[in-house]
Amino acid sequence: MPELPEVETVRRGLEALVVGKTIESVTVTLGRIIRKPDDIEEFKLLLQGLTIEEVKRRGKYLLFSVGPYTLVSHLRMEGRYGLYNAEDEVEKHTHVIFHFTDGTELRYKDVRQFGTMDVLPRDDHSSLPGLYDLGPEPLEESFTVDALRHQVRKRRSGKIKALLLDQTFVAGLGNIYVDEVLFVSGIHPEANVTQLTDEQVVKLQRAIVDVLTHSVNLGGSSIKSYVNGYGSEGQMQHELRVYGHEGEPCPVCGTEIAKTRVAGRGTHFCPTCQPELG
DNA sequence: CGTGTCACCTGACAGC
DNA sequence: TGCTGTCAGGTGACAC
Repeated sequence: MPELPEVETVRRGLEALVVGKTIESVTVTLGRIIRKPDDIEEFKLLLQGLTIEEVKRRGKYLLFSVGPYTLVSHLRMEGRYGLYNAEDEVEKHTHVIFHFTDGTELRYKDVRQFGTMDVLPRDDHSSLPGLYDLGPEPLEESFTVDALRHQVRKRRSGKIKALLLDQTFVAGLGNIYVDEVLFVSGIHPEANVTQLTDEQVVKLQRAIVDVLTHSVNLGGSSIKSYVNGYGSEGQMQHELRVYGHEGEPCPVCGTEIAKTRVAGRGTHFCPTCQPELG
C-alpha cells in the first residue's frame, strides 16, 4: 500500500499516539508477520516492559525505538496501524497487538498478510537486507541533483521506471509516485537510463522532491493509511495527474492517458508529454 | 549486471 | 447467484 508519503503520514500519527507508552505485553496471532527473532515468544518477551521512545522512518520502513531495540515494521501492500482501547472489539485481519500499560493498545491489521516486523539491536540495521541497502532518502537535503546524477550514471542500462522502483536506487518511491514523477518530468517510463540527458536528471530530481513533499503535506494518497481507529485520510489522491486516470485526458495537453505494463507494474503516462526517446 | 516471472495472500470487481 | 480471471500502493527468489 503505502509509499514514502503514506508511511511518513503513519509515522507522524504514531509519534503523536504511542510515544511514551509502555508495552505491557504483545499478542501475535499470525506468526509469519514476525521475522526476527525466529521465535515468536522471544519477539514478545524482548518488547515486554519497554517504552516506545521514538518513531522514525527510513524509506518505506517504520522504526520504533524501544529500549535497546529497534522494532522495524514494513507495511508492504496493506498493513495498517490503529490505536484502540483494550475493550474495543478486535477487527478482522488484526495480527499483532501491543498492549500498553495505560489500557490502550496498538493494533496491526493486514488483509494480505504481506507486512513484516523485525526486532533488531537499536540503530544497528546491518542484519536486515532491504533496510541497510536503501538508497538515498529523497526528502533529505543530501538528495541533490549531483546525488541523483551520480546514481543515474552508475547504471549502464535499465528502464527508468524499474530504476525508480528499486529501493536501493532511491528510497521510498512506489508505483503511484513513480508514474507521477515521470509525468511531471516529461520522461517516458520505458526510457533507458543511459538516454537521460543532464537536463532530464535535473527535472527528475526536482519532480521527486516536489511530488513527495506535496504529498506528505497532504497526508499522502487515498486511503487506508489509518493510524487511529477512525481512519484519517490523505488528500493527495485528488491531485494525482496520471495514476488511475487511464482513458482520461492529460491535464496538460488533453491526450488520452495510456496504461501499459512496465517492470511488471501497471503504468500510466501521457504519450504526448512523455515521448519515447531516441 | 539486467529483466521477466512467480510467489506470498485476500478481496474487489468485471464479465460470463 | 455464482464462477473465473484479473488486478491491487511491495518485495524477494529465481531462471535466463
